Amino acid sequence: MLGQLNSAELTNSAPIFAALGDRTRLQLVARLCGGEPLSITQLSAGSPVTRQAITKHLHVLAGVGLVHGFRQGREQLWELKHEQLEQARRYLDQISRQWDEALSRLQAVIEGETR
Amino acid sequence: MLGQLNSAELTNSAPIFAALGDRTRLQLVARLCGGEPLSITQLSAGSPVTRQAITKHLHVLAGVGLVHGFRQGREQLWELKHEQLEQARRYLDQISRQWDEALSRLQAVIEGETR
DNA sequence: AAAATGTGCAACTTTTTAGTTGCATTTCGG
DNA sequence: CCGAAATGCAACTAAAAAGTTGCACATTTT
Repeated sequence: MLGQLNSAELTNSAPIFAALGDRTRLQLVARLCGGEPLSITQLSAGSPVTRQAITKHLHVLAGVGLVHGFRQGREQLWELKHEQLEQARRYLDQISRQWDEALSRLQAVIEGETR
Repeated sequence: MLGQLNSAELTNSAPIFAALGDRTRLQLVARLCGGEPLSITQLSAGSPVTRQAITKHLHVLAGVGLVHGFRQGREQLWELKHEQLEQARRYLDQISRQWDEALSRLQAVIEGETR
């Protein structure tokens, strides 16, 4: 039987969701998914918080593997890493699927009872 | 053109991810997606934290519409609400899709340059 | 009615997180 | 070489989050 939620995936997924669970960070991810690597200064432009705050957020995202930073000359560029995002998506898919299956089973039980 | 990430979805999605971004809460969601409503005591059983802590977590999940609680006799039962989970999943889908499109465009540019 | 079960509410402690300011360091352009 | 631009690092503040304890209240069960 597929679709069982094991403890390992749960432990791995929670920090990813936590990283995405901040408005500022989700905004960073949204901008970086444009594809082109952006510098900290670029990412800070138009933000209500300071450059240092943005830097911290980027490190949080990097900590769970959602983004990746590299140096180019005097600026630090950041880009999205697709893999971890996929893991989070897969996890939600699993929960959704399991939920749907559960509803089907309940439906079957109800139909059996009322028949 | 579809797939653009607007600010509203971003603002709505962040709190949902934040709610999922806690090990204990993600565990609750995982258990509730079994389909059958469970009481606080049942959900607390086997957890390292107290019943009151579990209650707080359930209210956090309810705050973003991920779960729904109702009273039955002396016990309070909780069940999963599918809709918000779907919204989170859709949001990750959007980011993934936009990312894939961005990669395609970059690929096209590179091929154009090296030709 | 009395004991047991299941919750709710409130105050309090401890940790984590978001954000700031200030200053040092590195790199680019003229 | 010098000033401007882009970051990095560290200390500190403030607010939010996670968890606890203690006790009151409602509903069963015997």
